[in-house]
Amino acid sequence: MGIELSLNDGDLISGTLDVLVLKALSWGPKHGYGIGRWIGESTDATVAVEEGALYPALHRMERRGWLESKWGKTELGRRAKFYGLTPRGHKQLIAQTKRWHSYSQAVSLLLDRPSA
Amino acid sequence: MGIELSLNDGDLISGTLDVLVLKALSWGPKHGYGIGRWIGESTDATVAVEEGALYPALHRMERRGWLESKWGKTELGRRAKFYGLTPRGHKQLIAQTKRWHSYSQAVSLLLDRPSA
DNA sequence: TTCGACACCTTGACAGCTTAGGTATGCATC
DNA sequence: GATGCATACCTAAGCTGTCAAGGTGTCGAA
Repeated sequence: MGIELSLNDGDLISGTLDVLVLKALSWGPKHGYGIGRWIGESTDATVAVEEGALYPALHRMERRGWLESKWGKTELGRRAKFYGLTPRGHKQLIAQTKRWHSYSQAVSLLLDRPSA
Repeated sequence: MGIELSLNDGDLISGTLDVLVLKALSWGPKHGYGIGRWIGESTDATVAVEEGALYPALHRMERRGWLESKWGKTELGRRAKFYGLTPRGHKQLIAQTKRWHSYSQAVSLLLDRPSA
């Protein structure tokens, strides 16, 4: 009765969250909760971001100087922390996007080969 | 003088190794060392598999019943452990390939949106 | 007043990768 | 015959990132 341990639908592929967050902010600041929603909606829930992954990621990226934050108010009048891209964050977005494309293309090509 | 911590070129994206190994074996058994070589060559070194990641992955996958192994000899006459896909491994290959495609497509679409 | 959505957060456990070692064999070269 | 390199296997420590599961507080609607 082995437990089937593998990647569940919706689960993140580790390491892809950062670039998604950076992209989310490339149109201007967003608050954390909204970033999570945005990623889920923009991928039709193919990518689901747990809050336990999201908030540490935001703090991490701020610590690295990719993001900066300030408290503000949402459209609904609620208190929220807004994150924006720093210049270094923008550079990261470029670099990680490039990296993602070459990596994912390489993997996809490989997986698309007819096997047998 | 901050250390630039991010994904280096060649580094694996965590969680993508399994499906690559499964694919490598979809044409028939290979030995561990050869699997690593094959992935590197097939992706023009875009994906580099460290041995410290590869061997634990093989053991893990065998433990899960996706692979089975037996000792044999390479073309060069060397002793090596050959891994082959089990039926469950084949099912995993199908499932994880599908998962990869939907995930990577979703991420790529998102990243391809013009930002600003 | 109770519930759900919004919005933030942390902690513990765990998986998987990197780095850095290690063993052993066979072949070629000095 | 020693030395080095490629082949071929392996492990351990340390780190990072994710998940699961909890928590706080506010607001509006029922």
